[in-house]
Amino acid sequence: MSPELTLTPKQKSPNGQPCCEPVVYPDVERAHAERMAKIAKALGDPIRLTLVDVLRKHAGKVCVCELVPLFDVSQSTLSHHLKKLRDAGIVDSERQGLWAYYYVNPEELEELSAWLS
Amino acid sequence: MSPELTLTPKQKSPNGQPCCEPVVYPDVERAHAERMAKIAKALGDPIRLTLVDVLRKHAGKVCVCELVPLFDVSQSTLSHHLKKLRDAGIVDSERQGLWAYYYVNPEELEELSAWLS
DNA sequence: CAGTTCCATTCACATTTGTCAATTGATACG
DNA sequence: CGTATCAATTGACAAATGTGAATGGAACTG
Repeated sequence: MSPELTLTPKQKSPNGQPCCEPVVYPDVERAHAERMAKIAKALGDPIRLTLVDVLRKHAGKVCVCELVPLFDVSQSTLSHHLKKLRDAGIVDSERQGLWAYYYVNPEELEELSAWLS
Repeated sequence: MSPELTLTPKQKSPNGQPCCEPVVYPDVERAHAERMAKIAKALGDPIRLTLVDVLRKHAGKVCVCELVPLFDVSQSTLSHHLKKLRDAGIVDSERQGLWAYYYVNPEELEELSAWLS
């Protein structure tokens, strides 16, 4: 990809100084980085992050009908946000009759938390 | 906003059961949620997350010329990613002669890490 | 000075995202 | 049955995002 831009570190500056010490190859292998990025991306919206915050603090299953009025967006928009969180594995949901109950799956958040520490 | 969709929890199901226990209002105030989401969003790309990983592991300042060859994207694309990380406050940079050196500003990551725990 | 090198920025474009109105599907009630 | 309610989905659209080629700007070299 763009082989004319070799940009291989020269280890020598124009004035003879090394540009920096060489760097090890990222030891977060690519698949792990992609999982972490997917989780972070799902948290990368104020509404979704607040949703997760509410669900975590509640420590139980919360009905969607409780979540919708907390935010200034339409029901369908909130449903999309919840779907993104589900797709990222951060939350799960259950239906009971008319209602849908959401709760946090702590494992995904812990994985990101572990990477951050 | 869309006042016909009142969706206020009825606390009563059609069969007389409450839909769920009421939920406290998100106590991550909006501004904090937006800061956290901004940081998470900046980490929500595999290249940027790996960049942060490399910079953190190196525990020093790393020249851009070392970073570019680690990824399969053009130099300008990587520069864009670094700018996003800078804008989110996750990394800072310094110029020395021709080179630019990047390093992690740990405070922002710690703030997200604290929220996650 | 002219030429190089590193990095950032601009321009362009296809893809993704956030949003809402409207609809659908499922379930409950009467 | 018909109607009402909750939540998910569809369709549409503007805005943001990820990408690369090309350019610009700064600093060094000769």
